[in-house]
Amino acid sequence: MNTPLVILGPTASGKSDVAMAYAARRAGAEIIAVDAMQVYRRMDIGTAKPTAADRTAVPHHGIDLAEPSEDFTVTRFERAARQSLVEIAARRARAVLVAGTGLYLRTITDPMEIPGRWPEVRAELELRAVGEGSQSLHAQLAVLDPVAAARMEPSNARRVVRALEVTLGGGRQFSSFGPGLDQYPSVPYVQVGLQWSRAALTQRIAARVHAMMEAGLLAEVEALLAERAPMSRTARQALGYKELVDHLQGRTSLHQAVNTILVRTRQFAVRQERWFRRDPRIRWVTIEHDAVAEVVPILLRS
RNA sequence: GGUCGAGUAGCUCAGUCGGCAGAGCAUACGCCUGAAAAGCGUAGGGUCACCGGAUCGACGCCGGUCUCGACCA
Repeated sequence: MNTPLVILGPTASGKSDVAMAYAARRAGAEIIAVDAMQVYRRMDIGTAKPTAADRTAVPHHGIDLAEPSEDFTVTRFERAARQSLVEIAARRARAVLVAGTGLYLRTITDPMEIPGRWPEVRAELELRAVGEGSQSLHAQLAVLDPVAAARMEPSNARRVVRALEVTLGGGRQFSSFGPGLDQYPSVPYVQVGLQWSRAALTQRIAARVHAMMEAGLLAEVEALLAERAPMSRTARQALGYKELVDHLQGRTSLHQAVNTILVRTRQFAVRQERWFRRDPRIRWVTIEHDAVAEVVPILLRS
């Protein structure tokens, strides 16, 4: 049976290794990376992108979809991934989603209707957010769409602006686009989560960051800075990149930059765990010391 | 050895005239619908280096001890 398989977990949990090992034992498996940063070309080391050898051995999707100068979006990812799923199904192969970005995964597993964009409306709202504060915008949202307003903190300018953008721009309440993310209907995906102890994960992150530095992450960032087109707002927020950009532009020492990468990557990993762990559909595997050995047998039985 | 400065949350540091011990970061927990490796919220955390004294009351004042730093010998 070809029910898509989802392997998920925090950064440095060994998802990709598990996926590759599984694909080696199961003919016709194709990998879809569900990762908001591996979509950028030439951002390879810092995003822990699968190697050329891995990509030759097993077909990969969801990677190198955009230039680092482009602003990428969830919707763009969703379209590309759905297309890949259709193609993989047509080949009667099995899709293996390797997921680190929770929101991106939900748009695939749980068909969601993502509202459109109204850039002019948004630009105006962002100005107002700076001028009068997000509380004032939240008050307006509370009148136009009380349900949406109740779902978010008045202090969260990002979400308040977006909800108003949709409601004002599209003439339809933001909250009408779905019940929110805390609904977990049964879906045709087998989802397996990789779980390490905090201490073990912290160690793995440190080892990985240092390995990236040795593999030439600094040079990769330097090359990106030297490109004609500057990195987009979304690409620039990639962990490991923004900190090294700060260093290369003289704002921090290298040591300081690497320390910041370690702290932020740890925080990111925890945020990923927190996102995934509330989804009751995920089967968690607690890993003692070898992700491949401990998880692949379970996948082969699924 | 002498002089001066410092010692307050895991870290960096505020703390006015003596009146319930503070911030940022970190940590834990929660939220998340076209930026999501982004953004937002809540919470825990203290023998104010140590010992003694004066005071109704000390992180603060007085005496001593210890540790660190700078300078002088």
